[in-house]
Amino acid sequence: MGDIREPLRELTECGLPQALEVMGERWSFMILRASFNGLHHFEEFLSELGIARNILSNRLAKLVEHGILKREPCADDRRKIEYRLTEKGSDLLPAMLALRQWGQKYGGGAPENPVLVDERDRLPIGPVSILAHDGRILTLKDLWFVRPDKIGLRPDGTEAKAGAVPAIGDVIDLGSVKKTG
Amino acid sequence: MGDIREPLRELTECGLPQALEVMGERWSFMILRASFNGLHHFEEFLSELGIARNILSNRLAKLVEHGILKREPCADDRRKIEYRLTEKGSDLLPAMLALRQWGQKYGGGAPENPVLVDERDRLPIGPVSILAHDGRILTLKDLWFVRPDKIGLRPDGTEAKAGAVPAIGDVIDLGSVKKTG
DNA sequence: AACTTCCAGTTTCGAATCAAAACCAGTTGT
DNA sequence: ACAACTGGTTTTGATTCGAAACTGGAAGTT
Repeated sequence: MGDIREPLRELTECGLPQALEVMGERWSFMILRASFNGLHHFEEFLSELGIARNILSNRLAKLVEHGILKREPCADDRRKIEYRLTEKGSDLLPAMLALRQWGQKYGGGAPENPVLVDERDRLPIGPVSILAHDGRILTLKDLWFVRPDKIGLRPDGTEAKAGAVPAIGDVIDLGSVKKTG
Repeated sequence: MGDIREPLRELTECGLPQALEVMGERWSFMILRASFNGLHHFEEFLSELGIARNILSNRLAKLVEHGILKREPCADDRRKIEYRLTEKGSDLLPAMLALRQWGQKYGGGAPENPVLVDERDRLPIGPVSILAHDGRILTLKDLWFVRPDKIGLRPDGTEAKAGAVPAIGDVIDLGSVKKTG
């Protein structure tokens, strides 16, 4: 194993606790998922998730407070309130999918009924992956923690330089993918 | 937005609830993170996380029960017990990193002190990404839910065929990455 | 206008979960 | 033999959760 080792006492200084402050609470991810699925109203969440009313109310308020959902009264029916994902909320998609795929892989495996596909060719998406700066897919043993001043410094002393990161939507020519190792 | 819409009443039939059964509980992700960072013993988790003893005991037991950690008595000191990540546990790395990166991006942003880098060149890793079957990086508007029997069926009627998915560690020649408008 | 239904909550109260501290039981070192 | 260490369990009070009832404004119906 890559033996990731991070100077301790500083475990608080990473994004995880901040992410968990909201998303670590029960139901938050389920509500998020429902949002991604096009649910927008209180009663929809309520009947779809089987959550208690007061808890739903509380969670929605908290998600709004943290800028993950935005809350706005419906124009056509002023009883209704719309909860919609913000950009901040949408940015949780990789985290949600990664969790979901993991649950799918190990969860006894009822095959997912509506399959999540790439719109372009309607083929199932691949696993959520950790990418290197140049787009290589990384695994646990490829990872390392370094002090910020040591970034780019290879163990042999030579210095690495960052290339361009493939942007969203870029097509990667698989003919050029070389096996390494 | 891609208007992801999934036949409802079946929201339970995805991997998310199963994943959340364990990882949705408070502290689970923090313990996992500590595990990735090389902590293996009860007292280490205890002093590092600031969690209560009984809760830690309970969580560790649950993580072991779900096969995320394995628990084995230490050979050299039979008082000590080692908690180590299983493969199932290690497979949560993308989910954890995605959450962490999200927290980093929006969490007010204390810059992460030990930076997570690719071991090969010691350059910071990129964002955890959703990949298509051919390695393209996908975003929310590229995604769609379809019934399993409709996989690969393009809206125009033509049929798509899956290519090889880039394997972990594969080098992607960036010279061949084409911008798609 | 009167009545009913709908929507998005809030309140109330019992049950489950969490946290802090004390206690417990095998090792281990001396 | 004895103190200290490790990994717990128990106890007790605070917080959170859940189910059900209640509230209050907006629409729809007659």
